[in-house]
Amino acid sequence: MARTGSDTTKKRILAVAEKLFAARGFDATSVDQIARSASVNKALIYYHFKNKHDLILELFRSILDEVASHTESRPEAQVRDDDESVRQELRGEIDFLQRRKRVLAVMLSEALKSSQRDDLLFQCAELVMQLEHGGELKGDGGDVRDRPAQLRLVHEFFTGFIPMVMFVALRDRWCSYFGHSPDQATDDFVEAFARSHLASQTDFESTKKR
Amino acid sequence: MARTGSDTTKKRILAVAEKLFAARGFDATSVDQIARSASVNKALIYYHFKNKHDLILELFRSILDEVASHTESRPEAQVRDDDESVRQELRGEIDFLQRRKRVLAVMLSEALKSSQRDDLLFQCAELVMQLEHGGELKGDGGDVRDRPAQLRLVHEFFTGFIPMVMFVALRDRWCSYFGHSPDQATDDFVEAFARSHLASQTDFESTKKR
Amino acid sequence: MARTGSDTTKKRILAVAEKLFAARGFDATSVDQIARSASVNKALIYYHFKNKHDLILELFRSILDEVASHTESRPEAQVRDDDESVRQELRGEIDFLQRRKRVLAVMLSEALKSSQRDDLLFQCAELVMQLEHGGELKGDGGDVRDRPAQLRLVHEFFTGFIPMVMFVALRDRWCSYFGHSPDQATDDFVEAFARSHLASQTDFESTKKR
Amino acid sequence: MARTGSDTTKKRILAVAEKLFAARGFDATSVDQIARSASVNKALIYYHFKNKHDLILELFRSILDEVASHTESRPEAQVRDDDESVRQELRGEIDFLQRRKRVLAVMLSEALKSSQRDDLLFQCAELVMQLEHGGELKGDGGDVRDRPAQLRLVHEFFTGFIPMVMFVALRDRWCSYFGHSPDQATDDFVEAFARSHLASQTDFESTKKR
DNA sequence: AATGAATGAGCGTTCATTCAT
DNA sequence: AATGAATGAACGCTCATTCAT
Repeated sequence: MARTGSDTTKKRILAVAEKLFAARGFDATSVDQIARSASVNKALIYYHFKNKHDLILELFRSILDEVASHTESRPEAQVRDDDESVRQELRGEIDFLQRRKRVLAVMLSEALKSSQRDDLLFQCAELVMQLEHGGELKGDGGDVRDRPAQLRLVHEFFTGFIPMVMFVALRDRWCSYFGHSPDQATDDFVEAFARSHLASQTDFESTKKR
Repeated sequence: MARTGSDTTKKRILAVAEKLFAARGFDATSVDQIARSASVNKALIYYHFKNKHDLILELFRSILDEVASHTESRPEAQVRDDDESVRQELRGEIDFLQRRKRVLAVMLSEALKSSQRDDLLFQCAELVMQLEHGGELKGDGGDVRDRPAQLRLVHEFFTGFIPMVMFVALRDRWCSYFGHSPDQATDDFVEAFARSHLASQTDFESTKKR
Repeated sequence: MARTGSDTTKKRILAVAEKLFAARGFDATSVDQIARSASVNKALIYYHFKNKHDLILELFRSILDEVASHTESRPEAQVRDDDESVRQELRGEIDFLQRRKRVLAVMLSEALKSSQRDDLLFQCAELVMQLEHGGELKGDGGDVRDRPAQLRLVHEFFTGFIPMVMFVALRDRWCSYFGHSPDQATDDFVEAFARSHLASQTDFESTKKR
Repeated sequence: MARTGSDTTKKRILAVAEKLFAARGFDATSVDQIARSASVNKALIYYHFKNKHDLILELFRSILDEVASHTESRPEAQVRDDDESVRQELRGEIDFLQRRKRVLAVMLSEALKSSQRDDLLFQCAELVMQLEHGGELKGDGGDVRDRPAQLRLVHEFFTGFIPMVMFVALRDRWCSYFGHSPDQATDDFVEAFARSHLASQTDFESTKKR
């Protein structure tokens, strides 16, 4: 117990921190609260982490890792011609993100702060974009040159990644504000997303072929 | 100098608050700083506003008003068949939002905080969605029944409003992270947005006609 | 309305202040609250009263006046040999004080503050002691010399006035703490007071006669 | 100097707080002042105490403890038939209370505040009543049933404890208001208290015997 | 008699962080 | 690896009071 504590403790702190940040947000969660919730001394947190900010960084990084391994372990590049399978896959991604939705919201919120200079959001985005795009995004071999990589990046991020992640982060509040049901909202989003972003994918490809 | 302005003072406070919130974010801006910057006694701020939160609410509301009047004063429902004019209009909206981009970022950031329960973001969204859509969003005359209003709402918000406002809020940081130029990034976004969201508009309409 | 307001307003302020002081105590009641409750401008309170302290002083004085007129209007020096009538009269006094019990509690509380230098409590006491003693307290004619006036004063105040007023001020809390019923508590107090303080009155008189 | 005392520091804070509360009252003493007087960082006070109120509660409790140990260590139930020894004992108690008179005054003052809901005064009273009464108050052996315990409690508190503690708390001010000498005032009070409250004790007992 | 705006001082409380051990 | 004690700097907010009108 005294032995196992060493490495486990740090993880317990991280776990507790995630729960608290998710519940109250970053600023509203004090190091005291984290220490108390993790039943450790406050100073110990500063032994394991440089400061409060470092704590959330490690947390974000752990999400990055999770996303990364999720991406890699995916059945790559399955044929997905028909609409239904595309939508099915989309739902899968939403479900995956949903599991960490609160921390995602915190990450988005932090990324939008003017003081922020760490671009974890963009790093995260790069990863997730691969998730939606297989490796082909930056593996820009072949005929991608006619539509430069920059455009694809902007396209993937702002009309693909951002809508998805914002939907996951805001869904609950959206539903209670507009009186929609979560399931209906998800259906609607899948539909809307399929028609706009996903449709434009096909668009790109058809463009390429021309 | 600070003495005479009865109604002016409140506006000066709001103006200063906007500047500071935009520069440092909500939490990182103290009421003391606002008071100092506005050359006003701190207590006076609490004379004019219930609390710090109320201050930013009034600020957000002022944005809402601005957006509303912008919407109303627009040349309504111009014919926009050709791609170029559509893109031109889009750029206009981006420019409009750009003027308040920092406060928009604050608003997004605050809206994403888990504790938050004020749905100004959604209110703002409803307005801006009219801006992009004329009155036709809820003016569901005719045969819109086949595509329920909820879907359109979700579509407009998550694949229309959110990408735009996030682009405006994140553009600078995006550019410095990926080494893009602001102008090129804007071009790319306009292109991507036109191909995904705007294209799906047409899609909807063509659906209706069927 | 504009005419009547002048003098009435001050009284309304006093009335509101009494209610608030009674409900929350002196320190816990802000001038703002009083102004708001009285629907007057805060500065107007400072037009009518020198400061917050002056306000409560006037209030205490109004109680003094009330007590004074109550004393004077009493059927003086009735024969009260039998125990029952003595107890009956005592109950009457308790009822009288009960009407203003909360302000009495505030007065006691304020009097006990170390900073306090205004001896309204003692002034009030002098009056009320006459109430319990007819005029004979200081009208020390005859053979009072053997028991000096000072002793009588101390006796009246600390074993007569103080217990009564403290009982009135604390009764409710006493009852909820000890689980007594208010009526039973009053009965008990009357009994205890009759046996101790009132009995010692007789004692004094019998002493005198010896 | 302020660095080393781990458990001492908390006690120093309490000691300083007692002095300041005694001198200026509870509300008029700021946590800043306490910190400064104790040569301690203000935040440290909130490390040791939950809040300002908790501070005074601990202080009151320490008085309770003191009273309790004083009570226990007393030469129990000495025979005290003659008037003189009774008065002597009474003076002893007054002297004991005198040592903490200012905090007693604060306690009374706080107890009288309408917002207050902590019944430390009553707890303190229960203890002190044993002090004046040996164990016999609730030790109700034998034929006490004819005079129910409630009456005795009311009697002890309102005509015994309250007069004593109020006398201790108010004596100085009483003397300067009425121009009495402290010693004479104490003599007078002892006399008055002996004749009223103490005499009624005997009364009770004689009642019992009948 | 009455007001809205303004002030300065101070409040209790909390923060992230560091020290010695 | 882990702790209890301590710090300094702010924080949001409220106070009694005063100004010009």
